[in-house]
Amino acid sequence: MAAPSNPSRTVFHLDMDAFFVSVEEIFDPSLKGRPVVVGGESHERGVVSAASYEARKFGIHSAMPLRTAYQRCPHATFVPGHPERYREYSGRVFEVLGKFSPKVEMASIDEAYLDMTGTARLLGPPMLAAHKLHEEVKRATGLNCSIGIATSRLVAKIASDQAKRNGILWVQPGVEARYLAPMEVHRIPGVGKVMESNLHSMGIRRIGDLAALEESFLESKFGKWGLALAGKAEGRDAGGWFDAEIADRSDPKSISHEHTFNEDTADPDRLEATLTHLAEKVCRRLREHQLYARTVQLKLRYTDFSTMTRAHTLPAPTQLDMDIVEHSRRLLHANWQRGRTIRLIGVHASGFTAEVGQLDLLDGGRTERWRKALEATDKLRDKFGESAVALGSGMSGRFRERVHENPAALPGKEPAKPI
DNA sequence: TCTGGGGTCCTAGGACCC
DNA sequence: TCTGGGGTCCTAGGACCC
Repeated sequence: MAAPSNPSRTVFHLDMDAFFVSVEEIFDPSLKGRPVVVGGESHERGVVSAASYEARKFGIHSAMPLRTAYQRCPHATFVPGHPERYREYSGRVFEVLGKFSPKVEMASIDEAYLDMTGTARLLGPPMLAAHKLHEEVKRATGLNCSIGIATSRLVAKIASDQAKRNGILWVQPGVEARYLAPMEVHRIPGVGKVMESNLHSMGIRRIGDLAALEESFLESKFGKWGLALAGKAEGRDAGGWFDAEIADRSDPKSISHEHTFNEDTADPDRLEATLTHLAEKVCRRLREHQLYARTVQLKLRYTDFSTMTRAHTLPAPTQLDMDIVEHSRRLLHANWQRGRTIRLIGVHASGFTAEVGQLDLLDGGRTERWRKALEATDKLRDKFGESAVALGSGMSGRFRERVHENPAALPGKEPAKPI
């Protein structure tokens, strides 16, 4: 059963307008009013992370290959992403939101949910509170946003999208289903290309068509998802994450890093060096979160884009570079078809616990000593940059030379990629 | 259109145990 | 000796989101 809708709940969904582009404009005002593409150089492998509204007029949109974007608008300005800048501005937005509600959840770097239930006495009715919030975000960051107001996350999110750009839209309690009915099914978050074409093939095109169907019918067709879908069609938060209270976010469930080479490679040294670097980044983030992982997963994408993953679960959880590096390498050697060229390699850690494994308590402090050493390394890297410290744990001689001559050979030293 | 990187959630099958 | 069923863990892959 989908959660019943709660007419007394007030949810805001705040979505920054063209976030990455707008932040770039703060740092370089000459970008304003021009077609701007964030994501990398026009000839690079990669996709568009964000496009300015002027660029969108040429048919450029996010997730489009950069080379295609270039073909559509050769005079656009292509800028690499600056994740640190986006994180900083995202943090500023978060601070503002905290003044409006104790229950704030950043759903991604540029959007947030606020539970505004019960704030009327302090901030006034929803529309007024939203105006204050909108102004305060603009004042504190210089950035525009759009706000959707509704009784559920789902409807608030759809409303903020419709409020674009720089607008506010309130869907009043009781009219949710009528508001959604004429919209196409793909507007429901979670309905992508595959689900959409499934629904189309059944003659379901609009959310209203969906709402008219029996829950049990949708369940029989799509299982758990179908059940959730039935609730969503009526504007209720149903299924998985949507059901959770706002600001009830837990620790990450997985941490991964991957890298696509500018040119495909079958060079074992290159692959190993990159893999090592990625594994070290994963471990570093494990330590930041104070998490220990049990499962290590390798990801390879070959030139023909076929992709495989291979996982291994350790007897005890770890956050040590040496462990993750060693096991990801083993996976590489056991599964890579030597000679076959690779375009992407990645490392993924999951199966987290917050404590050291039992086995580690028996190793006479080895783990603890390593943990401290690695934490110190993390701090040095924070201060002096990624290449300041090399533990030498992984790189084979030949590649190491190249790294020192040409830092760009390491993924971390390439132009910063947006999130 | 020659297709990034970082996540979440779901499914399905096999191993293994009782 | 032709063979049940449930629970849990692990693995691989895929849809989807920003």
